[in-house]
Amino acid sequence: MTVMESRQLLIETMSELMWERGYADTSPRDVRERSGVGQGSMYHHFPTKRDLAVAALERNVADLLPAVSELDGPGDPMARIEAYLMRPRDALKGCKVGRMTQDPQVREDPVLLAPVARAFAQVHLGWVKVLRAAVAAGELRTDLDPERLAHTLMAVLQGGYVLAIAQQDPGPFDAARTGVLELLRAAAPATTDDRHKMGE
Amino acid sequence: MTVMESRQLLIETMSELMWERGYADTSPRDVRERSGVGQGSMYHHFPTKRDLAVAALERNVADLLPAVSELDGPGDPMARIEAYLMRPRDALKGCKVGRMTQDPQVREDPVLLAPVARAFAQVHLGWVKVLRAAVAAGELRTDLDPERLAHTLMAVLQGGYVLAIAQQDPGPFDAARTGVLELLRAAAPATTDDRHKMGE
DNA sequence: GTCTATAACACGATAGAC
DNA sequence: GTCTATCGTGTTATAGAC
Repeated sequence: MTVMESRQLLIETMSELMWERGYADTSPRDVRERSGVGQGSMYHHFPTKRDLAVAALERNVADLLPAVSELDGPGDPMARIEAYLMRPRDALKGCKVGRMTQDPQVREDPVLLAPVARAFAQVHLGWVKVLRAAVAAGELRTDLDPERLAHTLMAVLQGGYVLAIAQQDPGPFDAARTGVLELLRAAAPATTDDRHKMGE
Repeated sequence: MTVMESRQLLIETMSELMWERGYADTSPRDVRERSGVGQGSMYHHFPTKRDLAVAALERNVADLLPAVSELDGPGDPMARIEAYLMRPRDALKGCKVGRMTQDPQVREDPVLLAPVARAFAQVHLGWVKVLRAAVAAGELRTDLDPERLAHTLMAVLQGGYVLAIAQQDPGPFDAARTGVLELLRAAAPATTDDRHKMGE
């Protein structure tokens, strides 16, 4: 049963290792040992470590996107925002895509960095849509800029991982995202009772 | 003139390299070549790469703290918040302390991670103080939790670096911090004119 | 404290048989 | 496609003279 061919097995293994240890610190040897695929096979499918990394990275990016599309789904915008923000995440493992930005060998290689940039652009777009919807639904003040806020919310998650890893405790990650959610709620427009006197 | 002894020169060089390239990806050879210090001297002062890294890390942490003490300084709390948040930073270089959390060899070594954890705890404390002061000064709603918000604000900066590096553009970093500042301002308590009818 | 020489091992890949 | 063997280089030191 070669349902799981070497090629796919290599990509999956490299994806895991890149999440756990990054690119630079993952050796072809590590991939061979965890996957059980031999040297010859490995270099047959992927001539260089970098080629394998590109495939693995593409896969990690793809893993992220289904959740993002939920941001732009049906239902109350503020509820979607909360659902995405509070979605269960392993704070101590970090983001499999965001992690790549800290690896000098990725950061300095446009080919490796490109999928990361594209992924983040897509996530940003998802955030912008739901934040615009929230403004339109009267759940967020109209003087808040959705484009900017989208970056803020992405940064809270990405930075939350950094705090959690530093303390080896998921607490700061949860505090950071809960905090920004409170802030969003506190930044709701004045209620109808308040607005009537403004003529709105 | 041995004003700058080998030992100090090594620490300074290692500090720079750890900011630029992290720990794992910086070799003793790199340090020797940039500093001009010879092999013998290097291993005389620091028996292992890890020993040098500890000294360099301690130094990088120390570099960060003066700015933090400004958070807890004199003046209007909201002004201090803005000043710290908006302080000039090289978004594409990232945080010399936060960066370490993404290096597997640091993350898995309690001795190397400890200075990072301590630094973040101190920064958090600085944020908590100024946020409490802002609440006390009536600049922030009393139902916002300063402990949580402190994590949120730290995360915005740490995550902002990730976004900026991903896009190779400081824009997202600035958007993220400007966005959270807008959010803080939008989360000010109702004005006196609004409050009178609520009986507060 | 600093020098040069050397060592043991891992990394990233290549060669050529099957 | 997969196997084993090999290669050149870099890493992280250690040894021992000065």
